[in-house]
Amino acid sequence: MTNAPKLSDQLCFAAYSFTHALNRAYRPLLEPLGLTYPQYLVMLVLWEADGQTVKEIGERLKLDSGTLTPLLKRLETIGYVSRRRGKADERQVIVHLTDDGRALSDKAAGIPIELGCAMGAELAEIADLRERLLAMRDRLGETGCAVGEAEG
Amino acid sequence: MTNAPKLSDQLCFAAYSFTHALNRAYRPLLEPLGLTYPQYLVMLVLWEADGQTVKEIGERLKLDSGTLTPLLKRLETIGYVSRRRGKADERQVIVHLTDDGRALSDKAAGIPIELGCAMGAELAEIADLRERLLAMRDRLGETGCAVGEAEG
DNA sequence: CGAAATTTAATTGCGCGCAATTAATATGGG
DNA sequence: CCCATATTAATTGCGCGCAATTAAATTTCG
Repeated sequence: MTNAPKLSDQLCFAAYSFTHALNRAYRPLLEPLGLTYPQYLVMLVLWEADGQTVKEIGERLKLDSGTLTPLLKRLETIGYVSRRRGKADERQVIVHLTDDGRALSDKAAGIPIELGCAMGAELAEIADLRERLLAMRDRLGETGCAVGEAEG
Repeated sequence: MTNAPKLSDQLCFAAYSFTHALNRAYRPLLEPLGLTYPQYLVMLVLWEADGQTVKEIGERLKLDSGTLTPLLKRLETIGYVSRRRGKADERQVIVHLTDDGRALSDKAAGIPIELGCAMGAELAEIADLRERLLAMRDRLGETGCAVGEAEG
C-alpha cells in the first residue's frame, strides 16, 4: 500500500487550502473597493511605486502577461490605472495609477490590520511563517533534488 | 501615507505565491499521470477511502460542486473514476475508483518524496508549518476579530 | 546598414474556484 | 398524506493562472 503519511503532500494541501481561505477572507473586505485579491496585489505594487511596466509588476508578483494583461485591462476599465506604451521602448506597457487609484489606498489601509487580526497570530509568528514560505517557494523554483532526474 | 509594513499582507502574498510555486513543482510530476494538482487531491481522497459522495470529497478538500462536478467528469472521461447516483438517496453522486484509478496510486507513490525533497525542509519543519497553516485557515473561517464589525 | 536573435505584451485555450441559480430528491410538520 | 423546507448536484458566469503561440519593437552582430 501507499499509505505513507505523505507529510509533504499534507503541507501542500495545507498551503493550498490556507490560500483559498485567505481569498475568502479578503473577498468581503475587497468587495467594497471593487477589487479581487490579485487586483489588490497589483494595486499594492503600484502604491509602492507608480509607473511600472507589466514585466516589473509580473516579476514582483510572479505572474506573466497572460494573467496580467486582462487583469490590468479590468483595472483600467474600473478607472484605477492607465496603460500606455513606453516612449523610449514601445514594447513596454507602463501602468500608472489614476487619481482614483491613488486615493483608493486610504480606503484599503485598514485591510492588513483586519486580516492580521482574523488570522489571530502574533506579529512574530506571521513574520516567521512568511519567511519560511518564501524560502521554500524559492527553493521550489530551483531544479530541486535529484530523485526525479534519472541521476543525470 | 499608508506605508505601514503590511506584514499580514506579506504573509498572505507569501502563501499565495508559495501555493503557485507548489503547483508549478507538481505539474511535471503529475503530467505523466494525466492529472492536475486538484485532480490529484481528489485521487488522494479516494485512495484513502473509495466510494465517497461529491459532498464528502468537497468537505475534505473544502471545494464545492461548482468546482468538483466538472473536475470529476474529467476524471471520469480519463477513466480514473466512475460516478453514479446513490441507490438509497438519489440526490447523491457516489464516486468510485476504476481499476486504472486504483492502479495509479503506485505510479503516484514517489511524488510526496520528490516534493518533500524539492522543498528542502526537515520533516519536523514541514509538520510544524502544516499545523500552523491549517490552524490559521480554520481561524480565518470563523467570523474573526471585531475590528471590522462595528463593535457588534 | 540589415538580417537574426531577443525582449515585451497580447492572445488563445483550458482548468480551476466560487458565487448564484436551478433541478431533483428527501424529509418533516400539519 | 401533502406541502413546505432541506439537501445534494449540476449549471452558469466570471476572474484568475499558466502554457503556448503570435506580433511588434529592439538589440546584436556580421
